Amino acid sequence: MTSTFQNLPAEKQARILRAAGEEFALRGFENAKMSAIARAAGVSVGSLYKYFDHKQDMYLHVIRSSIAEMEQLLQILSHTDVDIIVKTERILREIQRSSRKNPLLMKLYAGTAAQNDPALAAWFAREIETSAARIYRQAIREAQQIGDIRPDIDADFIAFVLHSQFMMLQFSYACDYHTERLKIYAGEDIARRDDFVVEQMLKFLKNGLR
Amino acid sequence: MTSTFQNLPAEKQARILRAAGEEFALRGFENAKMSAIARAAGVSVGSLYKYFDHKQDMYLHVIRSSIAEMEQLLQILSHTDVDIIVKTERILREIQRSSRKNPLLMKLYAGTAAQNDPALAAWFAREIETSAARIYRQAIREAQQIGDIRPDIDADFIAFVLHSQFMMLQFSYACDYHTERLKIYAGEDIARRDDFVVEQMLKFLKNGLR
Amino acid sequence: MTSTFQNLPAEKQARILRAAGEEFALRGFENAKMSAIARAAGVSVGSLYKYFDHKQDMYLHVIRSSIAEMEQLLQILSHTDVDIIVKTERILREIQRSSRKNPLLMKLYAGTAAQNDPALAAWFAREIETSAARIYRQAIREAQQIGDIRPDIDADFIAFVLHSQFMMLQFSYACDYHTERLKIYAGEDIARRDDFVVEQMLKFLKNGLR
Amino acid sequence: MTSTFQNLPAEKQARILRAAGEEFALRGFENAKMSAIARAAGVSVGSLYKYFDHKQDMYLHVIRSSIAEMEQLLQILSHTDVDIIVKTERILREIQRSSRKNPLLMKLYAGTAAQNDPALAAWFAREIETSAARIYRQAIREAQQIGDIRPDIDADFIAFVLHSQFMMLQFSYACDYHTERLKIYAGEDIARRDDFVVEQMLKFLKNGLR
DNA sequence: AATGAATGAGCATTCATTCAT
DNA sequence: TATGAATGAATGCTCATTCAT
Repeated sequence: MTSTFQNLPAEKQARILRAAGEEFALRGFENAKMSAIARAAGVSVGSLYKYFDHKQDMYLHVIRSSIAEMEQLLQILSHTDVDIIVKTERILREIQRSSRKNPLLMKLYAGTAAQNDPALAAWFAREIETSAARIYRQAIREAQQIGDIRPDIDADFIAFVLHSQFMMLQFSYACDYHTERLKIYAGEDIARRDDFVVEQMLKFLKNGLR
Repeated sequence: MTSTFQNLPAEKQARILRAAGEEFALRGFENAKMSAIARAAGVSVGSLYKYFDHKQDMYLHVIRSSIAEMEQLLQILSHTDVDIIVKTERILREIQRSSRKNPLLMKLYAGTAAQNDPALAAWFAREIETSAARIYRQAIREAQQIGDIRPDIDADFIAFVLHSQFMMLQFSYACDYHTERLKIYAGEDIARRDDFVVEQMLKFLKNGLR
Repeated sequence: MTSTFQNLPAEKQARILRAAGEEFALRGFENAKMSAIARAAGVSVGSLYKYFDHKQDMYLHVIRSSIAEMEQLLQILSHTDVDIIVKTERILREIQRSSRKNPLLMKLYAGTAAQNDPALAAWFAREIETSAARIYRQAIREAQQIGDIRPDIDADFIAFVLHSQFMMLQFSYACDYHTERLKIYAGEDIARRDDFVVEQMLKFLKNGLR
Repeated sequence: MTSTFQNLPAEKQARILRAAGEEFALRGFENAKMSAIARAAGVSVGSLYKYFDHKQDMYLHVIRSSIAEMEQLLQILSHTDVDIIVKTERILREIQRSSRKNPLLMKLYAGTAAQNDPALAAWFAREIETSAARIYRQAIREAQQIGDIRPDIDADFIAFVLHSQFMMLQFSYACDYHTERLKIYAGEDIARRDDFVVEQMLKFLKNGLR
């Protein structure tokens, strides 16, 4: 990203990143076309290259700018004095709401996680996961301290497990393959049984954690 | 896939599918080059097009031929008279072994699940998940009947949860992004702490299920 | 063409030349596929290359074998003691009949005449036109001698004019572009007004010749 | 054709259409190479695809842009107060002049008329012939009204006959096959006997029409 | 002689990136 | 700074021709 981009009016920056995010989410990195992004953003291709060094650079910044949005979920975990199970339920319900409201974000995340270039993948992972991991860990440790989670499991690892489960659920509500997969496991009408999903998930996680 | 391909000596068929699988796994569908596959398989591009209608047709059959291999894991679940927890442990250890031995398979799976075309993604999901879903469900129902898993959770949904968890673990051992992610959550040396991973995972799942 | 082909049973030779003729007529030389010809003829591609040196060699022989058929029309001109106008009418009616019965022959002819390679085009022209030219000339000379055609026009050139006119009519009944062209000039229903065409053509030619 | 092409300086548009026209005329549609056209026109392949959707689209517009040039001949027919025979002579002489000056145009026309795709051929015919047909018809009707052409022949059909004859003559001066064919009928030196051709043609047509 | 699998040069088309205006 | 036309390398796919069986 260049300083030229940073000097742009915030609205224009947002417009460009949104257009790029949609294109990348919908078509995947390889199939995304710079010209399509330019058109959708209402700027010229030439300008895009004034703002970003190349396609990948743009992708990087789309991801970076999406991270805040992806981390919205974490706010729920940050609240103190709330039972971990209650937090879990809130997260589950928020996943159902937000994955449907903005599936593109999850598609973008899924596409990024499927990235094949090792160095790049590592960069993405650090960029995206570090903060989330810290918050998950923190929340679990606190829950352990007040006895809501049994002390004999490793907070760090269980944070990984918990986040994995949430991630898969998010994908299941937003990404084509995973949506179909969920239907195969839990029935064609699973998308209309949100309470059931929350209830079952909670039952499982509650015991797993306690 | 054409009959010409089916009439090929098994060794040659395998050679071609392996070369294609590697290329697709390593570079992803878009970046995979037919010419590279041909070279790696020791055949001409023209031949590849005698065997498969087009690149995507080839991908389809690489996936199809990989499914059997992916489902190897399921054999563990099929054994009767084995405690579900024991099965789970065996699966965890097998995941660690096989994901490292053949990470390409998991990369292929991850890439396929990140597929962006809705219709194609659905086709893939049905092709890949249907059989696995059935076996997971069956194993859990049996465990419920003999009291190894509590009866008040939905077998179908819990099959989804269990498989999701295993899937994420497989990705964590085989795919760049997920490997990094696991390290962020559980420490740089997590790859050398297989027993720890199994133990923690078991603790969590055991309680979750019982 | 090889001796192998000549030693084939006449039926097989005919079958191959017919299949090739159809393919060449329907798709044109460039778009004709050797494999399609092989399939249609019920032989293998390998065999085709045992019979002919290459695609063009095959085309050459398809044309050569079609010439006899194309020259069927000339028999009408060869009859002695028949008025040139009567001959003309017979030819016109035969054009209408044969162009519809076997439009492929005319398509082949049209495609050949559109040939762009100078040397090849010259070869084709000599091969196809020489005999016809002789017969046209001869018929016109005879008609001039008995006073059916006025003596002050050049027999050779008028033969060219006459044949040109017939050729265009043949194309008009058999080839897509020329069919449409005729309709544009003479109305959509011209194909159902054969007597009109003959009558008008005769009026014009009669005066032109006498 | 795209608006990008239309916005090009006229000189550049002409340069590209000329390069394309030459390539298509000389090699035929199938054998024409986009890269050769680009090179000849002094632009990149990429640009050609910015100007035209695909090869065939380019061909279409080459034809379309050639039509005006092809119709130059028709101006002769449009003059009023000129005897139809005089017009005919002028046309014959103009055919001799222009077919030699720009044989590519006629090659292009011949190649187009040999088109094998029915729908496309019909499109071409309408595009190319409609205007010419109208003018031929009009000229003949006028000549009939003032008694230069006898009234008992159908103006529309005779327009077709007349145009056919002119077309064949044009081909004979410009296209390999037809040039050879003319020589076979009228002698090797026919190309040097322009007056003879005009004279003979006129004799024939004069009587045919009157 | 017959087969049809194998070959690979060849070409249309795309799209990230550049650059003149 | 903004534009969008220009570039050309890159790649999927075809098909005439060859050749081992």
